[in-house]
Amino acid sequence: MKFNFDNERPIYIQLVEQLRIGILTSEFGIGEKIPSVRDLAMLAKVNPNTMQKALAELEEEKLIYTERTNGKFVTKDVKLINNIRDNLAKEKAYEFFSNMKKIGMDENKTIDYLRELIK
Amino acid sequence: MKFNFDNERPIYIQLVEQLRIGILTSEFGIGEKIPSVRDLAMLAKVNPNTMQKALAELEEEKLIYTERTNGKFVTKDVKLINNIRDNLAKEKAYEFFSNMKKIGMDENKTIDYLRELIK
DNA sequence: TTCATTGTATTACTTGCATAATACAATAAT
DNA sequence: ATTATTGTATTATGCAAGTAATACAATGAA
Repeated sequence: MKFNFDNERPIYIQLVEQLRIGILTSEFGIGEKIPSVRDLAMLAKVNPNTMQKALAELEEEKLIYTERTNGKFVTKDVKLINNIRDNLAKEKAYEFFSNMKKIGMDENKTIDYLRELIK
Repeated sequence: MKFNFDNERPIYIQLVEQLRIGILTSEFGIGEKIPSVRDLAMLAKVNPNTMQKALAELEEEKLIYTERTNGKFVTKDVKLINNIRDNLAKEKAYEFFSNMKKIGMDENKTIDYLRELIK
């Protein structure tokens, strides 16, 4: 796992995003144990408290669960993972459409624009 | 001009974005005088300083210019406006592709996905 | 000349974030 | 039993960003 941060937004938010992606892309496999809070903190070069805060959010959305004194694990709920991935995709897509609409492109124009862009 | 804010990001940043859109979509016409700092602040229900900060950013990117003691005006540089609109579109598009790539969709899959989404 | 309106500058307050330093609790491993 | 490792909680501190309150400066209008 490789972490990268910008200075625009809180570190812990970016940690949540990147860890979430790690799960959605199976970098952290289903049901697998993830590294300890302290280890992840070292890896990301952040304070353990900051990492803890990020992991708490992921736990709230059920992507990970805790076995006290044993560690944290990726959920075994494949459906949940797929749902979250799908929702994320939809959210990004609608957000993108909305952005483009604001500068005068409707959905079809936007799609045409993308086609052209990758040529 | 109608302003809307979320609690995620600084107000002044959102002001910049929304004012910029207002110019790109000709809600504020080319060369036109825009309302005074205080009036805009009242309109958006923010502190004049917050509005001032937003306007300063727009001035830095040359979308507006100031006639001291007279007011602020939208640039008369049509090319600049078009450039900024084009860059904004490109930026949003690449950002979107990047987001989708992270969850496993390449450019072509992404475009197919959008086609399906608007059906 | 006086006043109202414009943009601008200064200063201060508040809050959120990140970090730090510890401490506690539970349990698996030795 | 002891130790090491796990997650969790608490408290404090520093810092930067955002916002607010106020005052200043310039100029056109009355």
